[in-house]
Amino acid sequence: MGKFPGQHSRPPDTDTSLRLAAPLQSCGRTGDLRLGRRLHARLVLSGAAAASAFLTNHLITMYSHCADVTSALRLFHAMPRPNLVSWTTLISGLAQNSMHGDALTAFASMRRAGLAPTQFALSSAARAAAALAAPLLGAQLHCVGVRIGFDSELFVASNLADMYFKSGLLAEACRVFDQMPHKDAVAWTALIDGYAKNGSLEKAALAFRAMKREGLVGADQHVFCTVLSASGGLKDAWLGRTIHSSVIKAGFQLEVAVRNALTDMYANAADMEDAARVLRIDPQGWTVVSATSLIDGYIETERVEEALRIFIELRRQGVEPNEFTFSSMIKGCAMQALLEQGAQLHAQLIKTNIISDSFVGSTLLDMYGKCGLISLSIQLFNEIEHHTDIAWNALINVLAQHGHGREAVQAFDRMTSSGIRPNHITFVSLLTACSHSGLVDEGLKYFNSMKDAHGIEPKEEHYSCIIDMYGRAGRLDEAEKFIHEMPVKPNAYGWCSLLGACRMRGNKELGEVAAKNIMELEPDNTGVHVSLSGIYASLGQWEDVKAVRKLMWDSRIKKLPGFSWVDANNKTHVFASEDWSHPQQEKIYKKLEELYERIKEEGYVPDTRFLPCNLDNAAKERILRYHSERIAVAFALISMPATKPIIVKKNLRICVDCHSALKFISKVESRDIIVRDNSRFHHFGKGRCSCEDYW
DNA sequence: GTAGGGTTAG
Repeated sequence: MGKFPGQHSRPPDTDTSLRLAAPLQSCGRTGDLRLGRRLHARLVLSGAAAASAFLTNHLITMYSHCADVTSALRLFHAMPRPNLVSWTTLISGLAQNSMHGDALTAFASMRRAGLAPTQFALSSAARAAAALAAPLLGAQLHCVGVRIGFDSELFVASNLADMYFKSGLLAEACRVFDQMPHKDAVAWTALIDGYAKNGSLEKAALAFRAMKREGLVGADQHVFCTVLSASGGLKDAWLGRTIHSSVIKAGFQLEVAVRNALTDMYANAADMEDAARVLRIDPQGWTVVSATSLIDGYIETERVEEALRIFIELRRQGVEPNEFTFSSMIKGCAMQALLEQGAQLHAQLIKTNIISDSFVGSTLLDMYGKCGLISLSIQLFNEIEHHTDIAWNALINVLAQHGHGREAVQAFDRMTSSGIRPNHITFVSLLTACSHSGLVDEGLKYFNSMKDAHGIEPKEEHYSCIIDMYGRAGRLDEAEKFIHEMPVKPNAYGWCSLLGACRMRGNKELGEVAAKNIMELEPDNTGVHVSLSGIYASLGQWEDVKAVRKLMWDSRIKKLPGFSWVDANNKTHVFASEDWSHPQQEKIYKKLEELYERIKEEGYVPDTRFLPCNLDNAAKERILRYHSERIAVAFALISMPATKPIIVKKNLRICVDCHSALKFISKVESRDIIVRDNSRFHHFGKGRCSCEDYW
C-alpha cells in the first residue's frame, strides 16, 4: 500500500514487453487514437514505457499511424538515446503523415548522429523526396544507397524509381528499376504509373505487358488501377477491355478502386455504355467517385442531359456529390451555355461548404463567363476568399474571351503582385486577351518576360497566340517572320489563326501555306477548305474556289453546318441556316424582313464578298439574311421581354456580315445582344460591338 | 522482437 504502481518496477523482461506491445500494434493498425492514448497512459503508470526504448518505439509507431505526429515527436525527443529503430520509426512516421521536409531533415540528423541509415529509413526518405519531387535530394539519397549497398533493395529502389519518375527523370527511373534483382507488384505499379504520369501512355501499357510476360508477379488491384488509367488516357477501349477481362479473371472486379478505375477508363475512351454498365453492377450502391467519373464522361462527350440524370439519381441514392461532381456538372453547363441549370447548381452549392473550394469557384466563374454574364463572373471572383492560380486563370480567361484586354492585363498584374505565380495556362489566357484587344506591344512584352521573369518556357500554344496577335493586327509579314524564327512548329490553332487573318486580308500565298499545314495536323478539319475558298472568293478567283469545292466533294468533306442556340422561356431553341422548322417560323420570318428594312435605312450594307460569284446579288443577300444567328436573334426579339439580355451561342465564328447587321439591330431595337461564337464573345449594344471590330 | 513502398475523379 502507499506505493505508486511501478515505482519500484524493474525494466520489463522480453515476455512482458511483447505482451504490452501487441495491443499498441493493433491500435496503430486500426488508427484508434483514443485507445492508443489509454494504452499509453497505462504504460506510463506501470513505468514500463520510460524504461524501454522498445516500447517507446512502439508508441511512436502507434501515434504516427493514428496521425498524431506531435505526440510521436514529443516521445522521440524525450528519449535519452534514440536507437536505430527509433530514428527509422520517426522518419517513416513523418513521411506517412505528409511531413516530407521534416522526414528528410530527420534523415540528415540521423546521419549526423553517426548512425548508418537502415533500408527502412532510406526508403522512407526516398518516399519523401518523391512526394516533394526533389530530384537533387533524391539523387543524394540514391548515392547513400549505393554506398551502403541498399540501392537495389526492393523498397528503396521502388521509392527511388518513383522519385525519379515524379521528378520527370524517366531514364534515371528506368535505370533504377532495371537494376532491381527482385520486382514485386508495387515496383511494377511505380513503373507503369511513372510512365503514365509522364505522358508515356504506350510505354505504360507495354510495361504492363512486360510484367505479365515475365510471369513472376501477379497483378494486384493497384497495378490494375494504374494500367486502366493509362489505357483510358490512350482512349483505347480495346486495350481497356483486355485488361477488364484480366481484372475479372484475377477476381478484382468488385474492389471499389478497381471499379472506379474501370468506369473512368471506359468514360475516357468515350464508351459510355460500358462505363455505365460497370457502375450498374455495383452490389453496394454507388460511390461518389465512380459516379463522378461517369458524369465527367458524359460531360466530355457533350451528353449533358445524361450527366444530369446520373447526378439526380446519385442524390436519390443518398450519396452526396462532392467538389469533383459539382465542377464536372458546372463545366458541362459552361460548355453548352446552360445558364438556368448552372445557376441551379450554384444554388445547391451555396447550401454546402464546397463553394469555398477554389476549383469549384473557378468553374462557376468560368460558367457565368461562358454564359455571357461577365459581371456575375467578376462578382464571383471577388467572393472567393483565397484566390489561387486556378481562380486567377479563370478570371483572366473570361476577360480575354469577352475582349476586355486591358482588364485582363490588370488582373495579371494584380495576380503577380499578390504573390501568386502564373503558370503556362495563365499566359495562354493573357496572350489571348492581348491578341483579341489588339494590345500587340503588351502581348509581346509579356511573352518575352515569360522565361526570364517567370521561369516558364513558352510552348507551341504561346507561340501560336503571338501568331494570332500579329494576324489579327494585320501584320502578316511579322507573323510570317515570327513563324520562321520560332524554335517549335505552330500548332493547329496557330495555323488557323494565320489562315483566318489571311482570309480577312486577302493574302493568298500565306493562306495556302497555313491551309496545307492545318490539313496535315488535322485531316478532319472542315473549316480549312471553307476559309481557303473564302480567300479565293474575295480575290475573285472563282476557278480556285471551284477547285477547292471539288476537292471537298471528292474527299467527302462536308462543311460543318452553322447552328445557333438561344434560351427563351426556360427552353433552349436551336436554329440552322435558312431553318424554317420552328413552330413560330412565320412570325420570325416577318420580324427578319422588318429588321432588314430598318437596318438598311440606318446604313447597313450587306457584305457579299465571300459568297460564290455565280449567284445574283439578291440571292447572296438572301443567304446572309438567313444565317442562323440572325434567325435566333429575331426569335429572341419576338419572344422575350425587353428587359432580358439576348444571349446567342454559335458553333462557328460569326461572319463579317452578321457582325455588321447585329450592330445595327442592337441600335434599332435598343437591345443588348450577346453572341458567343467559337472563339470569343461579342457584346452588341447601341450600334457597337465590344470587340470594336477587332476579331 | 520494434520500422517501409504503389492505386481510383477536375
